[in-house]
Formats: sequence, C-alpha cells, structure tokens
Amino acid sequence: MARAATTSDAFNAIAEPQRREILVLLRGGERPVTELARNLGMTQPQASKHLRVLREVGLVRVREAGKQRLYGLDAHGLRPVHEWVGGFEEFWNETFDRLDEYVRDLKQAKQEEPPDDDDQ
Amino acid sequence: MARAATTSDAFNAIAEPQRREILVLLRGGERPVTELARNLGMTQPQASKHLRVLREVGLVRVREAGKQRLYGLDAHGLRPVHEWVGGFEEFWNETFDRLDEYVRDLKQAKQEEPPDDDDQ
DNA sequence: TTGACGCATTCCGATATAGGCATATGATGA
DNA sequence: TCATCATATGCCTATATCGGAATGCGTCAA
Repeated sequence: MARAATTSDAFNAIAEPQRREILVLLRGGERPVTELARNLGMTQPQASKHLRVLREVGLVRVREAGKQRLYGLDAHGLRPVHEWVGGFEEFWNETFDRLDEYVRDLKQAKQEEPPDDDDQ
Repeated sequence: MARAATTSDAFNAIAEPQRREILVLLRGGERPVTELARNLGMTQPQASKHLRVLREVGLVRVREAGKQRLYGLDAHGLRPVHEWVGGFEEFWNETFDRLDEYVRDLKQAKQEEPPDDDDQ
C-alpha cells in the first residue's frame, strides 16, 4: 500500500538518482565507501545506505580489504531492465512519425465523428 | 526526504510494475481506461491514477473520443533510460563475472591465456 | 432533462523512503 | 589495551506513495 520497496528489484533501485551515480562511478572499478561519498557529495551514512540497497538487489558486490570495503559493480541485474525498455525501441522512433498524423486526425476528429473502435 | 516523486522522471514512473504493464499493453495500440483496468485486473481509479503518472512524465498521451479517453504510448521518454542502462552493457558480461569465469576457466583450461586483470 | 456510462479526483490509512545525526561495530597499529 | 579510521546501523521526521471507497464531472442516448 505504499510504494514497492526500493529493494524489490533493479527498477526500483535505480529509480534513485544518487544510486545511479554510484553505479556509474563503479564502472571505473571498485571503490571504498568514503570515496564514493566524497565523489558524490553525500555523507558516509547515506552512501552506505544506498550501497545497501544496491547490494540487496545484487547490483553491487562487496569485498573486504582491511579496514575498507570495496564496492564493485555487478551489472547483471541491469540486463532485464535493458531488455524490457528495449522492447519499446521501435516505438520511440515511430511515435514521432505518427505524431503528425495523430495531430491531424485530432483536428479532423473534432469536426467529425470519432471512428467506432472496439469496445471491450 | 521521501522518495523522489513517481512523476519526477521515467525511471521513477516505470519502477511500478503495473505501470510497466500498462505500457506493454499500449504497444498494441490506443486503449480506453476501462479496458486497461480490466485487462490488468485493477480498478478503474487505479488505472486512472497510474495513467496520470505516465502522462505527467510523457510516456503516454490521451485522445478524447466521445465518452472515452484513449491512451496511447509515447515511448520516446524511455530512450534516455535505455541509453543509461545500455551504458552498462559491456559490464554485465565481463566485469565481475571474473569470479565465476575464473572458476569455470579453471575447470576448462588450466593455463590458456593469462587473463589481464587490472582493477581500478 | 434524465439516466447511464467513462473517467478523474478526493479523502483515507498504512507504509517506507531519504536525509540528518548519533552511535555501534570492526579492523588496524602503536 | 587503547585510539583511530572505515562502515554500518538505529532513530527521527517529513513526505509521497498505492490501494480502496465514494463522488464529481462530462458525454451520449432516449
């Protein structure tokens, strides 16, 4: 009854801009928490929390290195997202072409009757 | 202090599973609210609310047709999402598979090629 | 005009988020 | 052992979500 948990899937996890930035940074290799925090201008606890979310959905992995914890990218979970969105690829080109036609129809439809479409 | 609004961008809008399903249905063409609701097993108000969000981020457009409102896909807002996620494409095959691949490689070849590992 | 239909909006309650701050946990080195 | 650095976690507040139920509003047909 509230929004789905941020940890419910990759879609929710990457909805947060800061988490996306973390992932981008991690493309450059493993990074300790403090460095991520500093690079993104956030506090350490914030970074840790975001990393926790990313870890729970499996987008990052941790490796212990002495006092530090090196977070690294695990982009596997992004693949389903890419594929889902990719399912619309043909549409974001076509939509524009049809927009003209659509607008034209709109103007016309205001004077004529709307074509009867299937209800149901 | 709360999560970013669902209407803040496409990332947030598509984080909700039901909204994703709506978009998928709309790939088949324009649909009135009631039909969407029925097809997805949700109430009409729920469908309307989700459609409002999708409309506010520009992922769908409405067309008035008599009593009905036909919602249609406008996928070009998904393109940035696709591109952002696509920026990780090379990583979900390589990067941290290292561990898995390493193990697999051990079984296969004990000394094929020295995998160049440079982290950072 | 009335009534039925299609849809949008509002109010409600429950939930969990993100941020700030303080603190607990853990490893390291003297 | 103690002090210190690196992280994680707990608590708090403000906010916006999603779902449900009721209702408002516009359109069409009789």
